[in-house]
Amino acid sequence: MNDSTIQNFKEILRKEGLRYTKQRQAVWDEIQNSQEHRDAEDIYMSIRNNGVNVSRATVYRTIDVLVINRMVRKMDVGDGRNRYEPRLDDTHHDHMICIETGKIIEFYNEELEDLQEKIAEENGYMLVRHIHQLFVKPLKK
Amino acid sequence: MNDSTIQNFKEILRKEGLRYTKQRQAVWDEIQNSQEHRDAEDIYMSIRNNGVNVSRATVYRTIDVLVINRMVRKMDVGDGRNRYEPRLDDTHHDHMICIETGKIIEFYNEELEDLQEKIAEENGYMLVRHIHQLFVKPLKK
DNA sequence: ATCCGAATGAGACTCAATCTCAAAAAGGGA
DNA sequence: TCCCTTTTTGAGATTGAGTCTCATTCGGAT
Repeated sequence: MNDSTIQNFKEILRKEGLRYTKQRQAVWDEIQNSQEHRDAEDIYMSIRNNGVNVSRATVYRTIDVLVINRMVRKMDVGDGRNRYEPRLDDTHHDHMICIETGKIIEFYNEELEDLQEKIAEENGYMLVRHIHQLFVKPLKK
Repeated sequence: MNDSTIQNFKEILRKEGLRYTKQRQAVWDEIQNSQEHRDAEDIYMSIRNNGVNVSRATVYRTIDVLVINRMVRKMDVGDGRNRYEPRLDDTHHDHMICIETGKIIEFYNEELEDLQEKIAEENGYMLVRHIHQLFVKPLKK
């Protein structure tokens, strides 16, 4: 909720030809202020609980804008509800999901990234984006 | 639709304490006879067009049994409809999806597989399964 | 301050997937 | 084969995430 991210957000809206509204700001604030991987309903409820009137439609619409502008990462955990997380520093990472606890661990591996580009190229394609989730369980001690 | 896979299928039903029915056989036949990545509705319609009366509920229920028993692989392409493919030979592979044509290309890379296990272990986890999809577009010539 | 096009929100709608439960079928025993 | 119990089936209802509608409200340029 610091000044520079607000300016950045306004900048993006301007670029997209969209108006700055308190609902849009509230959505961005809500996602930005939590480093967790949250679903739309959760974000929607939190905003309302903070006293800002907003509709689900607006939450979804705003998230779309944020995702397109790479301010938010959308991830499919495989349970039917997408999760969202801020990408303030824009460092790419993938996710590891513990099937016993539901915990989500972020990871990044350069070698893995390179390998994926190589595989795409070997098949005559250019890598645009990827979905990569490791479903894991704790190692027995 | 050869004898050995039918026997294998009956075996699995027995193991699960389930009865052998023509509807269940029809679902397995339908998936098995096509190497494509098909959605449930497509499988459902094909079975009906082949003259076997079956309901969507039964198709979904049977697919679940097949997935749990590793006879069918379930994949999330990100468009809201799961796709299914037979895993007759049980060779693992991941998928590359062309964002321009929708074409699905299968790939397998040993190095990639090893790397994933290594990453999980480095974090104190054991890899159970993974989702890995590369969204690509054709290289310009 | 006015004005007009953009944004909002309540609720309808979509669509894949799941659930319900009465009726039909499987399969074991005699 | 027929019976009988239990499982399975299917038509349609339901769920739930996400999208759409459109009358009303609001942003912001002039």
